[in-house]
Amino acid sequence: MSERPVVNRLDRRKARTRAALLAAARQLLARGCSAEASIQEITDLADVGFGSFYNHFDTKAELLEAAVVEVLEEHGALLDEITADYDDLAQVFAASVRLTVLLHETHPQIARIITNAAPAYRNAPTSLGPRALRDLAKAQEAGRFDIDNPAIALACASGAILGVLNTLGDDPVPGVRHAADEVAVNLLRMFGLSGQEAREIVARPLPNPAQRKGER
Amino acid sequence: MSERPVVNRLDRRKARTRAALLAAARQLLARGCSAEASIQEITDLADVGFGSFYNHFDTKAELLEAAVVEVLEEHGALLDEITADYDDLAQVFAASVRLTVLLHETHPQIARIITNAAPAYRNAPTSLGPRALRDLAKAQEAGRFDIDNPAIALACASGAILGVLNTLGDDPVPGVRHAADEVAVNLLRMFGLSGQEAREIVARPLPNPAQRKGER
DNA sequence: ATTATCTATAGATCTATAGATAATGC
DNA sequence: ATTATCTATAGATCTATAGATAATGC
Repeated sequence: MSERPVVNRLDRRKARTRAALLAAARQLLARGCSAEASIQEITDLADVGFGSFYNHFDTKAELLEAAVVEVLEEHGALLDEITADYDDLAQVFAASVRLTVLLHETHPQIARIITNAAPAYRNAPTSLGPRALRDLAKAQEAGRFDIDNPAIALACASGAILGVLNTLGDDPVPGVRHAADEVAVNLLRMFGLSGQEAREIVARPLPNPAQRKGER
Repeated sequence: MSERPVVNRLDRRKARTRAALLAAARQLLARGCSAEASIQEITDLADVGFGSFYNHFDTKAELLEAAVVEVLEEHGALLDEITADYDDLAQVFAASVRLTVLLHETHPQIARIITNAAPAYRNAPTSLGPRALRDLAKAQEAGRFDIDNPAIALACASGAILGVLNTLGDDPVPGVRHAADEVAVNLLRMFGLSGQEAREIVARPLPNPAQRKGER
């Protein structure tokens, strides 16, 4: 089989339409009215002909799930990238927690999508969960965290983060930095670290999350 | 104004119809398909004439919210009742956490409603949140818990519980007792107790939650 | 006589598709 | 010639209401 040029102008046009639909889905997911919106409203928002929808997705649910998966994948990749250099597993975890809560300030749309939609798509095939589970299990094996069942630990940690993003609400609020640090300290203590050590780890500087890649 | 007999047979019939609608809404909420169901399907499930719906609720969303509020209120009242006699605030908290996770086993429908619907109705006027906030603030003031911001603490704790109920899934699983205890230990540690003390508190016996009142 | 429930239906969506149009490939 | 997009519409819902029926109050 000869290696054809896989991407031509037609493919790019198709990709643009698909991206426009996904961007519209993100807007609706962030607003929390994704379930009520009709396909007509979605294509209007995407500035795309109504029928084009069916060139890319069979149902509205399929589009919405794809958008959520995309968001979660992006965030997971970002966390992996940022924490790749840390060798303290507790610091990897603390940074991930802080960066995720900080989404409320740095990437409000993503934060709203995560709070509005992530629970409903908890069984969607995204690797954010497996990534976090892997990190927790590693910290457990290394004796860094006092964890009984990693799956329960993951559920507690992810739930706490979601809960805090929920509480922060849809509008900008002051003190998000502090809230993010507080959650991280709480979760480190939950996993057996002393308050003193937890605060020390959380006091370490973070890279600037505004430099997230692939942002438009 | 003379005190008329407020409840006659007509009122009771009306109440039965309303209760049937709310019970149907609970079923749909527990199944997680509440948003997709039509009013026709709801009234069929409730074994009630289609038009009767509008005698009680203006919109589907109104019915669903009423059902969720009812469930959360019931559970909050149960927790208050069971923990009324405890004088250790940490024990009050631990018992509340354990009983809520145990819903998965003792009251599966309520557990499913809480995991499926509670996030979406987080701004609904229910007093479960305020109750928990009150208890956390009390424990903070008494110096029993090491809490910075009670609102953040509540978000972490409630989120962790929801996360674990999510993880347990929709089917019966063994080891729910153990999971409930583990979450409680985790949250007590999160609020500054030592692992040893946390385990001791969680080892204390619970009343039988199967004796929940108002069960049909 | 009053009130709630039930049945039937008009009108308003909303989805999925067919066929026309426009853009690109070769 | 091929492929994707767009427009228009048929058919399938779904909601809200009007009017008939049944139950209860007095």
